[in-house]
Amino acid sequence: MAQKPSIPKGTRDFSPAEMVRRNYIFDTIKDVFRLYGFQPIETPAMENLSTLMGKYGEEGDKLLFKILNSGDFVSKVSDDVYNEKDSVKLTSQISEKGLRYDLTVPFARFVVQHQNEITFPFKRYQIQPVWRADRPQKGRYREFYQCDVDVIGSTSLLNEAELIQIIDKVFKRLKIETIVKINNRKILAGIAETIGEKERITDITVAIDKLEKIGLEKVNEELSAKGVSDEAIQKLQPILDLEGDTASKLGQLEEIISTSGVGVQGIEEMKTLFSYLEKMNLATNFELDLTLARGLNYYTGAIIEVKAKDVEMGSICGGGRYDDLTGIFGLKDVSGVGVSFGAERIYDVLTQLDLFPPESTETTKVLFVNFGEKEEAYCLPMLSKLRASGINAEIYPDSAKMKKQMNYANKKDIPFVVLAGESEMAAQKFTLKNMESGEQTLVTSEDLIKILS
RNA sequence: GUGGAUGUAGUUCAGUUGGUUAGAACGCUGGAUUGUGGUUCCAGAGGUCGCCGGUUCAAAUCCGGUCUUCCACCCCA
Repeated sequence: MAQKPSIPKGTRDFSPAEMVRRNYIFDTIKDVFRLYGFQPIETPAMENLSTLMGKYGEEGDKLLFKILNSGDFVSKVSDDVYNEKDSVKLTSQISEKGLRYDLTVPFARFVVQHQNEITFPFKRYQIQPVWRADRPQKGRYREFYQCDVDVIGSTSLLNEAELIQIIDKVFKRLKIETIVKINNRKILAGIAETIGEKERITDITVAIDKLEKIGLEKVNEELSAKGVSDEAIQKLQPILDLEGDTASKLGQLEEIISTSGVGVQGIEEMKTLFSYLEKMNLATNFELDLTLARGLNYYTGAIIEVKAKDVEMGSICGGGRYDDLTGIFGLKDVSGVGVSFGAERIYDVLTQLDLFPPESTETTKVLFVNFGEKEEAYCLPMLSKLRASGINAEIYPDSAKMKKQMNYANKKDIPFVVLAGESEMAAQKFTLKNMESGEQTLVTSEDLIKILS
């Protein structure tokens, strides 16, 4: 072999065994989405760069994969831009398309573009790959799938509650025990306002988000480094120390941030949401987590994050409400809320906990051994009958040595093999071999269908 | 984007202070066994030692660069 072929950094091939498992996850998620009245859409892998740029912050723009214009794009670049060697300026002249970075922004574009054909509230799901030019790491790839569900055009908190029901049902079906953490951006805004650092809400939430990971001391250090006043940090401490159940936390918090209009509104929203959830009889645990911030800055209301119990892993699902996502595309006052399931991480959790159903590796149920032309002709009608009965069946395409054909069945974990040679043909029967026990029986075509059904 | 580790057969890995023809296990192919696999035995194929350059009589081994994969940070699913 000369030079081995390879694939780009951070991308992966999926083997048949992996695909069976991935499809198990996608199918489970899709089934639940449909159960709650969500409908699928797809959008192109590439979007106009103008749709994508500026939606994910400065960092996000850098992580966008850009697509080179077709044709002789260099000749169209003006001389001064070319000589300046400024990547940003040059990019805008040689690239006008990019690969999608997430599914939410393309969805917002979709809603605005098709607003007259859509009936609101619009409940859609979308399962497609997204691309980020990030440096790959454990559980982080440059190409990965997102499974988004959003409902847009309704401000009711029932939508939030229903999304949490969906989360509950998906993970119940996948047999993953989870804990759902819930917070509200308005509460975070209220906290920032109360401690007198309204403008620094992003820095404050990002720092608070790390509380569990790096500890209180480091969080305070980081806040200080970001320019938050010592006085404000002092005022923040009692909030970070809040203890007790959700109701008592909300009660205490209500008093602390009572002077903040949006803060109080956030508390009210949480109270309503939790009262819904308590009536829904969920299997998963759910709790208010004031340290939950989530990076994306378009969230304006509830924020949701799901963690798997018993596994050290980042969140496997997350989302929230965004009041004005379509505004940037010219459609005002359309509120949406959605969550995204991280398929790759769910895959890792299922692998670690050994929760994939065992039969999912079984694809073919029966293999017909090929003895030659006459035998082939004898087997083909039977093969069709089995397939017509919904039994996964195949015939070995060449009349190769027995050993080779049996080995093929073995490697593919095919549980049954049919042997039909001269004596079977004479008797108008088939020899069915159980590959696990080695047991062989001579059966009629009717019996064959019955046994394999 | 910053810092650290890594790269030898299809796979997982050995390879001495630089020294003839770079090894093992598993896997693969063939045979023992022309209609019976998973076990066993025998034989065989398979490597520009990630790539480029440098030091040296001599480089898988030392040096520089580059790429890959992995880990941490930033950020995120």
